[in-house]
Amino acid sequence: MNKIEYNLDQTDHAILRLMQENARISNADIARELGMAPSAILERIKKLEQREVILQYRTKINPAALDQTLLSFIFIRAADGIGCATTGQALAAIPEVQEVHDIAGDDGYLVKVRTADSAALVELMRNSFAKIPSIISTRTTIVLETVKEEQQLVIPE
Amino acid sequence: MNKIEYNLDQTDHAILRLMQENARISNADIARELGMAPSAILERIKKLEQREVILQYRTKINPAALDQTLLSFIFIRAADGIGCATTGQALAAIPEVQEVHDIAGDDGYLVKVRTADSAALVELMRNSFAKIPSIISTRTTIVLETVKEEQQLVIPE
DNA sequence: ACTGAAAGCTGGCCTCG
DNA sequence: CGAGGCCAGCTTTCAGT
Repeated sequence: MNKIEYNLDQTDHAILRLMQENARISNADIARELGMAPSAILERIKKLEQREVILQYRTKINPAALDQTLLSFIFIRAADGIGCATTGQALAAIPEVQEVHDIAGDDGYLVKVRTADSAALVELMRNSFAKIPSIISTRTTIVLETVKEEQQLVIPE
Repeated sequence: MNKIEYNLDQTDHAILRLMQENARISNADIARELGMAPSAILERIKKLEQREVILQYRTKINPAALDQTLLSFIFIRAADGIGCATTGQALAAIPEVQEVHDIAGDDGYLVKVRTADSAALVELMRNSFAKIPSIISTRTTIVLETVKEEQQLVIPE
């Protein structure tokens, strides 16, 4: 497992800054902003996608519009061996599970789940979580209000 | 604070499903997929944006490409009065802080932070967190590996 | 690695069913 | 609410530097 060199220059950073904010910006608009030809921008974007600097383009939908207003974080203790990540993969396969993080200490996972309400959360835990045999215990934390929720990275320059 | 009715139909759901997966899909492609005219799709998308069903279009960038490989969750106990959310807002203003959730119990916040390494995390806590006087205590959990990290919602039909 | 030109296609608007 | 037509402007390719 080598460390990959990405070697992004200021132009790449500027493109990423614009696209991170608005994934549907046109190449022509980026080109105007940076004083370059649209074809040059297109070429760079394609390379950024190829080198997996850009991972995907996502539309953020209002959870309330789809009746998924309850957000919860669940700590999960699991009986995985070291380096064996089957529990994590089983959790990741559940669509209501948005995030699965392997965390330090307690041989555990931190999981982020979105459901309609607490009844749906209980049902999800009974139906999906209970079927993962390696889970030892869970501790659920309910979110009352989300103040900020972004995946925006800090881009230099 | 009224509950808003969104009243999305199957066509809206189909559009959201396609756009959630790929924010840069063209209206023409959506139209072909659904067997409709592009102008009809355009109209629906505009209404979805207007009604804030669609919140934003985001490009997901590889954190490793920008040297931000350390992900941490921090529990923060704060001395806010009930309903008074100044601590949350101060936390949200920090760019490295990706998420701030007001959580039930312990009058606390759960915060998600991305930094280059543990040294940068320590520095961030010394420089930024320490300047928020209402913070009583913090407990930091380091992420060893992220198995899944999406904001994709489950869309019916 | 960027520019500029050329071809085809798309976005956005309008009118009509 | 959606189809179809229209044109400016966009995407994409390619030769040239």
